[in-house]
Amino acid sequence: MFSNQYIQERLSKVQRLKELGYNPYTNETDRNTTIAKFANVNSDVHDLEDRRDEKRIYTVAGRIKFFRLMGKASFLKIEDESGILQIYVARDNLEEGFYNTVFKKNVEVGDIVEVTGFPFVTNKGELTLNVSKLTLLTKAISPLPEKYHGIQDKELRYRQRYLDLIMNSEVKKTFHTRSKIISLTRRFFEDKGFLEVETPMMHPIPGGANAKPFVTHHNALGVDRYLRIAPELYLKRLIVGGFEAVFEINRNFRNEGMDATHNPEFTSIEFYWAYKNYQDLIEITKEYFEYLFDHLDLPKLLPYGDLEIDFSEFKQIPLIESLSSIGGVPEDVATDKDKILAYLKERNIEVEEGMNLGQLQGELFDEFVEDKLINPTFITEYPVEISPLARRSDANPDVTERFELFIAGKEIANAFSELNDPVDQLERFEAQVAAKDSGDDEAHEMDEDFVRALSYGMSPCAGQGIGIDRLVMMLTNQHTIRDVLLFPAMRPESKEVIAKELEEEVEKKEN
RNA sequence: GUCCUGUUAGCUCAGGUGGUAGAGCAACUCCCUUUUAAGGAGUGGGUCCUUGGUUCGAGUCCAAGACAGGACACCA
Repeated sequence: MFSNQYIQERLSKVQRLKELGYNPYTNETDRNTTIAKFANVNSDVHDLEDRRDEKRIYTVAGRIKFFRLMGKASFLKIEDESGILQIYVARDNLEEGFYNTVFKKNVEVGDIVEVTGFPFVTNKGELTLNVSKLTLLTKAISPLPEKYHGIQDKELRYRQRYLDLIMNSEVKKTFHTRSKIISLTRRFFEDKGFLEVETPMMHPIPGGANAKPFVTHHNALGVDRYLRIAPELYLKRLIVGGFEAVFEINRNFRNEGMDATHNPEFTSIEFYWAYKNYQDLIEITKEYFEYLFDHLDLPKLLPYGDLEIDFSEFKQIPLIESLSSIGGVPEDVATDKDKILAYLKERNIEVEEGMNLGQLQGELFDEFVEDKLINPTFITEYPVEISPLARRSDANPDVTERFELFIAGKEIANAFSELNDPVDQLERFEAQVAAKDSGDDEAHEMDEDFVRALSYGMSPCAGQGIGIDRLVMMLTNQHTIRDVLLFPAMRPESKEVIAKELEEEVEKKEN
């Protein structure tokens, strides 16, 4: 795999270094500060009389990003996670012969080096480390992409994220923010008294959402298992068991299409809260956003592409009302099945035969309302037909105590007061099973153990799921989920396919 | 799944109407001790995504396929 001419060149340098007695992959490092700290501590060197202080000696390390060789001296830029620093390497400051035979000939852009020296400021005014000792820590045998344009090819950036991270520092920033958001989320819920739990990712029955699961196989048990599509049913079992506030931050897997907002595996937080209802969830969600904005130091008017999202106010509108007030669907249409069908038909929107009123209202919402919800908006009171796990409203049994939060036209959270009537739950599962039998392959499956759990009594509670990836997209102004996932799902590279085919052929022959 | 666009050197990109494959950076050989995408002289480097087809001749035209990006559909 290293047949490329550039790699061959670099491999011969590795060989040469070994012959000269230098280990090109040494483990012995003496770094005693980071680049950011070096810059910070020595910012006063600008003001010193001769703009240097030979008594301050530091050892920093990093990857060479720029290499400007000018005969007997060179300027390089090295980068560590904290920042980038210029170093000045002059022949006469180093051990005799090192500059010409080792450094100049064998060290290049991409290599990771450690340097020791003192700070000074160049004629052009840049704080620089004057090197008295340079050690090659790691020889890179693949060359880095071009220094000015960097790496542009999206495919390369996703497949070889390490290269993207080396070349594009703003990418690192996005993932720092992502990490912070997850950590803040964890802290927020812990501070509220929630217990973090981990429930199975391999489910005997996929449940808790309408989605197609991935299937895998357990050899010892001889049974298929499903990668979870949601942790919901397990978390509610824990509420039955007596935990009163639990949350889980982790991956879900859905065997569906991929696009700018869907990756086959994605991260969510789900939390369940006993003796609370969906109104309490609305309040805690607002508080959660406050907390995030505060700790991430974000302005309440947040740019998102061409949009500007105003996070200072979260609106709250019942779904039916949103159809007319936001979607422009006449009120008498929105509550009448036949009129909705006619309304959709007039606009050339096809829907499946036999949809019930609630499902049609859902269609209207998706079609006419969803993209218009730019500023954070809670849509409440979902029809019971499209909310198989939510509790009915006591005031109006046609709708559920549920909301979804929309920002920038995208669903960010889904929450409801949980259904805890075991008989109602059983009947809803049965309806889902019937739907599945008549061809809806995303309808829920019967989960008898879950119904059994409810039969022991689950305290009234409310639960919510928040899509962390989409949330990170909003808060970091990214427009595809791939840009907030370190390693987004990609089709196999053609090489992989060929290798696999070969492997299979060999297997056939062996058998 | 559908439609549109793209795939040329390690990277970023050029290559009217078909006629021996180009630049910058990077690499290699030199010059150069305060540079800023350092500069100067020279050299090497290609499965033009793949497979077919049309043609005397294909990076270029046609077809199929692969991968990617975007839009739509599906989906929470």
